[in-house]
Amino acid sequence: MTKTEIADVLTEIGTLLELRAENPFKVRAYTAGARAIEGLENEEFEKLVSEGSLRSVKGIGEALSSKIGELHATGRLEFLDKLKASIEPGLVEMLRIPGLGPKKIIALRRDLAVTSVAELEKACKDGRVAVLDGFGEKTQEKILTGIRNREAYSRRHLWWQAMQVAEPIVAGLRALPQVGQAEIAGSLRRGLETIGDLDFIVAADETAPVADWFAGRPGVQEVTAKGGTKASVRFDGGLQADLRVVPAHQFAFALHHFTGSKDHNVQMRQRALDQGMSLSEWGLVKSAGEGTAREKAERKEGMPAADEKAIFRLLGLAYIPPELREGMGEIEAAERGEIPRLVELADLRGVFHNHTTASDGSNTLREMTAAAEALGWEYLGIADHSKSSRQANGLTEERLLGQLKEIEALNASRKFKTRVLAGTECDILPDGSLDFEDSLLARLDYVVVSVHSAFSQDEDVMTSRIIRALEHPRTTMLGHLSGRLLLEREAYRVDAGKVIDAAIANDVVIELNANPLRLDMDWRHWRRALGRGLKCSINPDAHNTEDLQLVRAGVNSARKGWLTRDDVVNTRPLKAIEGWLGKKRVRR
DNA sequence: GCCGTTTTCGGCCCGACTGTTTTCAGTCG
Repeated sequence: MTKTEIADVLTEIGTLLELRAENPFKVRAYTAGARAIEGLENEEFEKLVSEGSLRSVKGIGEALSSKIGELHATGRLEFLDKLKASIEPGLVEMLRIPGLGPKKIIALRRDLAVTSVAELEKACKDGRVAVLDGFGEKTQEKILTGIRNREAYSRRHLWWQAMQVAEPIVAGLRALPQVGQAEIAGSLRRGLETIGDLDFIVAADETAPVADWFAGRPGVQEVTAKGGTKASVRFDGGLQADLRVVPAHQFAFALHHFTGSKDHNVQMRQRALDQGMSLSEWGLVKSAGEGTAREKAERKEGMPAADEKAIFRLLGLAYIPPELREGMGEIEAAERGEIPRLVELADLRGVFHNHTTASDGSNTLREMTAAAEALGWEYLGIADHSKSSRQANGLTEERLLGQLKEIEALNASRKFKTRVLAGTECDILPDGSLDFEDSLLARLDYVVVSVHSAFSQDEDVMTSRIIRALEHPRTTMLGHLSGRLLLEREAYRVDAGKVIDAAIANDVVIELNANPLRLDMDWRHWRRALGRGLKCSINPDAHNTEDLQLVRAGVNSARKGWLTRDDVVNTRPLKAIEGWLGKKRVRR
């Protein structure tokens, strides 16, 4: 079994133990163990397993180490099989219903012999749930609603779409007279590719008017909580949003806390403890003295922090941008003053990989160029599909040559300040060869190679297929490495590590496809490839003029991958790009 | 189940909110 599969098993064990009312700390040990090995590099993990030294990993002890060993060697675990057999799968499913946790599920099982969601629904309709100890009419009603909307409630949402909902809300909050500051927090602020819900943190002296405004937003289907400091709503479509109101002096602490991630916060709190302090959403206080950290913060005995920068400074750390707060080494880097200056949207000077009406785009070459000029870009790369992508109206050799002439004429006309670069998104055929002849590819400024067919090949076949394409002398960059469509389609099976090695060896750029559905190659791989010379191109894969703006999502993911301006080729000015592409062609 | 420069046993984050409760348990983040 692979590292990821084993981590999933450990998480599953944690869930099952919860449903057996086991010691909650034991449960946590399994989920913590899962996270601990997820954080390891594949190679590192394999090495530790083969050496039998997994216990050197913090959070992995005797029991987990032996279970991981068994899973790794045999792909099975007797302990898990027995555990699974002792718990009805329906109980696990019930955990996804809001308001139901392990305790309530155990009570339903014990008192009503309910073992599936269908049985639970019937019990609710019969009124048998409401009369149980600790349950009531409202709980029964909430369970029924939860069952009905189970799918919508548990669905994740694309970062881009969530941002469309969140931005007008945060702007509206800032405009309220009671509100001092307002920010988006949570995974949305960290720029995760998909998010579960929205979080807003507001500094205000009064909660009620802010909460009322929040609950009255268009599209709010239900107000699930409304108290003295917070409110929660659910929008049509199932997206949930939480609002937290704090006094101004706590704003930075609350914002940091609710931005997370959980792993980052755990490490930050530990660091505070090591320095004789206690960090929480309320503030940063000296550990000694009377009362809890919160009480001390309320008495304003804490250290003041006007913004997040100040919090990091008080702990001896450089500022860590939200995108890096994943508990993946950012605190150590901040301690050494090695947080890089991450790439920014304004750094982009142009983009590669865009489509026009020649293949499956909906705007013409001129329209696309005008849009790129309006964005202030120095160059726009056109990379329409190649002939094998029939579904996308891929260009034949003749049509590609025609487009090349059109591009040359457009550039010669000097109608636009933006220079158009002539490329292709050339299919990587199932055997790893390219869809066009070398002589044709040689006439283009650059070549993007992508997989658009035979997705179901074995991992080995797919990996060597892509590597063969990277070894082609005309290849400039690799498009959407994994082929995933977030929340829609799984990636095809490919060994990203080997592909990255081949890209570095062959001096080929890997694309960060900025389409919010793709964000491919994944930021986690960028992070791991860091410092090995791999270059990135943030490409909108635009199919119309508006799509050019998707680069914002790409920059976001690039930042999560710790990429700097130097790591991203399309931050270079046109002259440098022309030099780079020209040199590539001559050398080959 | 994990951990330890006071500890090999006794901790492990904890507060808001809801709904069911006459003082609190469960869920959630």
